[in-house]
Amino acid sequence: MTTPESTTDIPQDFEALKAVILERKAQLPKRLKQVAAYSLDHPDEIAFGTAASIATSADVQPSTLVRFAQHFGFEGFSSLQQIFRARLRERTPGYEDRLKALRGNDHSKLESGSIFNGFVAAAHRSLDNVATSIGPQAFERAVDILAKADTIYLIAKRRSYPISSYMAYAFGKLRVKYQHVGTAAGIDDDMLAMATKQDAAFAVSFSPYASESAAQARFLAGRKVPVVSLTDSAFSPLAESSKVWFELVEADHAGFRSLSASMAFAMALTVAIAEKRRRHAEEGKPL
Amino acid sequence: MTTPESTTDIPQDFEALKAVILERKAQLPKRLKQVAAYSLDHPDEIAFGTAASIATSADVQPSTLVRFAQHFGFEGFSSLQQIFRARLRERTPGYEDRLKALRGNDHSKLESGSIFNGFVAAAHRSLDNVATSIGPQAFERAVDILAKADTIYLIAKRRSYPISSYMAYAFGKLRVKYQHVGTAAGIDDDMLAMATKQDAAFAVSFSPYASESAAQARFLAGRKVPVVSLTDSAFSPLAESSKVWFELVEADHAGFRSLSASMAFAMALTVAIAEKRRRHAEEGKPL
DNA sequence: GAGCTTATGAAACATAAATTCCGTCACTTC
DNA sequence: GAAGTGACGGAATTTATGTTTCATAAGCTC
Repeated sequence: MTTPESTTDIPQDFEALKAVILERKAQLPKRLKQVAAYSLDHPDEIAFGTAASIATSADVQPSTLVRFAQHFGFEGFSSLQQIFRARLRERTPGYEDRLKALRGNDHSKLESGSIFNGFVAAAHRSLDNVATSIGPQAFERAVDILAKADTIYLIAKRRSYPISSYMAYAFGKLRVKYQHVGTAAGIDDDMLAMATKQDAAFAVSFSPYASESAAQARFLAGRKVPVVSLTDSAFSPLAESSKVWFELVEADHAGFRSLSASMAFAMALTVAIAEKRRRHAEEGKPL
Repeated sequence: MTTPESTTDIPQDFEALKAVILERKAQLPKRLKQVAAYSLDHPDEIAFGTAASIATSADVQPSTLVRFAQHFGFEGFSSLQQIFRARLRERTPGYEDRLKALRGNDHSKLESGSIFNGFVAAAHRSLDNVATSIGPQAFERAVDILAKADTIYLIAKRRSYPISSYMAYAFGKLRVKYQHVGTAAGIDDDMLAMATKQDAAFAVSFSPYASESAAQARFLAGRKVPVVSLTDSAFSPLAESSKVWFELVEADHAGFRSLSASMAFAMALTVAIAEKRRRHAEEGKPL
């Protein structure tokens, strides 16, 4: 049953192909659907990879790729691959200009567009700053303290809460023991009362500072629990309770401060801690 | 006679290769010079073509291409070709400059520093992509739907949860009525059961998709509650339940995907919604 | 539940491609 | 002007890649 359809409805460019795939994805058999998803999610891989390498990545057999291509009217996998390559070729010339045009035209034309552009720009600015405002030695020390800890207490409220909740998620995945303080108000104090100096805490608070966060950090510091904190001013109430603290000022748009830099920082810290633990575990060294 | 030189002076990226070629161009023998010129003038051809096809285009023998590659320290033509392919993969405006700046800072000296730089770079890349992947009209429609809603239901689990929790915080500040679904498992369904078509929902889910989020979105869609969603693939289970959906692929470092682009998007959406409401309220128009 | 259709996996096959090898040519050097 | 050195072209060789085939498994229909 090879291509009863006329040759005209074989997609000739990436956009057309994408449309056809999305249209038919529901009726596709399991493996072909898998390939369909992979091809749209990793178009670059399809463009550059070999049938074998792509098959491995997408977790199917090479023959499935050929079947997939033929299913959409192509002669074989190679001719389908041309579509993906053409996409990259055509994108190259004047790509930067296109982006400029996009910035100038598309979004700013519409009323909400400038808001969107504004936040993306603010995020960029924040990230440009963060590399200079975070000292590498301090970062190293922070990683050290937290990697040594038995349990890591995460303290954050309100605007900082998304940051600690990401860290909680990531620590969970990485099998790092933690306690997320601040989820349900009542039990926080009991939770903190169990902290010992074998543990450590990471607190985040930006102005206007949540008084509870500062109080909790102070409480832990008083019990000799080392505290690492992320804040936006040297005058932050967190600073005095912290063994290491970072000052990180986010850029803003229309008064709404970005979270990108803090988020990137949090991710880096999280992974660095896990990485350090992993390495020490491998070397059989005591922490 | 194979590469007595240390492996360090083999160019690892396109810019470095270009520099080396230009530097040595004068001393190159005739055919190699010919290849050098061709490779810099038609980098895309090198990336996609086969040695034979490139040889024909450049009017040399295939073996000359191999010699050319080996002349610059590569093992063979194929490994040289990788450089040209990588160039197309990674091409993002301003990216190279940013990365250079990052390499220059003091973080790269310390062990955890490269992790930090990596996440900052990934965040930048994500933000560079987001402007092209989010269509302004779709954004406008999403704002429209959510601005009209009485209550906005925020659906997100696990990795997406920080995003919705930021939105919850911001909506609270902006006096936009919302319900955050997913905090305590038990009451979610009761909460959603109260949604009507006067309301709307915003769902976020990235692969591997949380099945609850998809189910909740489907439930709401079934009850004629308009759903706007943010996800990372056209095959996301969220797409089918959504009136408007956005595909946003975050760059990653060491397998940990950034959240910067999603966060910027969420902020923009949040503020745009509030802004639209404010304006309509001022004008005394009915929504 | 039997029989048919369709989908899937694994390996064999054929082909295309990269690389190596070697003879020839041009240019330099003594 | 002869010998030596390095570049070049083209064919041979080897590698690896796309495609086909076939046996098996999974769905579906009657």
